[in-house]
Amino acid sequence: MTIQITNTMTGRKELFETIEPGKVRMYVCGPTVYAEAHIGHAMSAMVFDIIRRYLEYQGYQVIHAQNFTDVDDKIINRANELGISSEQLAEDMINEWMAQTARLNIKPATIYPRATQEIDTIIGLIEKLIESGHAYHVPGSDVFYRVSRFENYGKLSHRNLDDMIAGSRVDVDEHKENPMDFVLWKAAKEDEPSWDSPWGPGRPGWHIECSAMIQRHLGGEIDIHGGGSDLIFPHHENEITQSESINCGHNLARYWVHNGMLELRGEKMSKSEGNLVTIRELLDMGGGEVFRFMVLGSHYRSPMAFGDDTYESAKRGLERLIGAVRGLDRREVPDARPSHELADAADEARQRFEAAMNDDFNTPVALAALFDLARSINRAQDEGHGTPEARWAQARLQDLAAVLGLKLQEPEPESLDSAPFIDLLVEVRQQLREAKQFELADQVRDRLSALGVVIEDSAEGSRWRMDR
RNA sequence: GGCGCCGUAGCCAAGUGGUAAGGCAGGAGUCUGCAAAACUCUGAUCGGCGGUUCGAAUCCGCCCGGCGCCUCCA
Repeated sequence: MTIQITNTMTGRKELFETIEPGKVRMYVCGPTVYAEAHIGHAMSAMVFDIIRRYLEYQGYQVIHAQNFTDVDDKIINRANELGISSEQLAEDMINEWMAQTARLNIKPATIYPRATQEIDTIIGLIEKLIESGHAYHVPGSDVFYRVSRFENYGKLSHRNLDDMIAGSRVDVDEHKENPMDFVLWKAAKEDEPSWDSPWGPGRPGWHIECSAMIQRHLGGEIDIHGGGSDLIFPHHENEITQSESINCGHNLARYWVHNGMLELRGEKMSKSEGNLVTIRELLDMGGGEVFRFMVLGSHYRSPMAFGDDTYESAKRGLERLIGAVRGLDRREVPDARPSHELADAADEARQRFEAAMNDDFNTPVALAALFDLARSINRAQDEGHGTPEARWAQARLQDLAAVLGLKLQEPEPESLDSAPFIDLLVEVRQQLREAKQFELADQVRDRLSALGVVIEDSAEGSRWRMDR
């Protein structure tokens, strides 16, 4: 069990070794809750859900923290627009996020810290930073981090201060000693939510909350710190700077893991640009698992394109996997491994699956192993091989898919109100077929098909399913 | 201007030195009353030009094209 992970810090794949044996402490940056989340957020959460599931599959105990940034300018502005408090807006958005991620089969994080619940820790951190000369308070203004005091500033994003200053900059706060200095504590304006602090009423800057949450909930150094690649700079860079300034030589995190951006029409999906598909829209079209399949289909570090064509293609691919385990009843699965070539195929698939996942979570290759196993199962069934072997292999396929968070289940027909009526129509059609009334039988099938009900005839009779 | 990523069959997408996984679509066939599903067969020399090497999609250089970050951002 040797897992390799690409570490943004070094830019290369590294052997994964946890600080504490068998235990992984993972912190993943969650959304700023000011508006409905889009599928780019879903993708990021899903990527780390998959990583977590695989680590757990490999026997690690994973402590997974995912934060909510629940106070910032955008939340305040949006709440004002809506005429509700920023607390209320954040609460609503968080509830929605929890419900939606659940429907996306994303395992709940172990802890969900929020910026507003870390104020004491945050203030404590800032005090330390000021004491040690890493930060300064400008009276009547904000508290800033003094970037020049951290000699390795830019080590994560691989850039240096001089290059960045050379870049075009706008709106530099004139209170700053250095344009790259960033806010730790933001003084409150009128009517803004605020907390008392040694520097007057205000609220935390964006980056400090993560440093505080990690320190308080996970300890000084964590194993994995994750998030979207757009967070590398400045957010994660600044987190490192703050935390390591007072971390007594410890690194903030061992492995920095970043997922690629989701693209729509060739451009990064983002709230501010307005080119987005919301998670709600995705779920409304029944695309939760299809989307997960799409995420699995490209490497987590690469950008992923979302579009009608890629969606349809993924949907068909997913249906193929679902088809391979169709009709599986776990109660019919033999306990013992059958001695049959299908069992060999299942073993081989598992080995390839693990090798792929060990290699920086190469999900496209892991999926390929599942597809090959699906083919073996289908072939064996076509050749009429005994069900015990097939059941056993199907169960193995379903188990591996589950490691990726794929359920591979069709919607329960019984849960449909219309199920009894569809059953009746299928039964009648069967009688028509037996009476060689094919024209009528086909008509029934066509009409049902138009309603999204797919009928498949076989030697054992007809079965139907909803076309998702 | 700086940093980084990417360009592989019609589409999506793995693959970092030894002659290209997988999926979708397409074509032919098997099965079927027909259809669907499934199965079998079927396709690329890897953006371009040079270089290193016995050998490169994989390493180096240049060029072309696309994207991300450098401001809030998963």
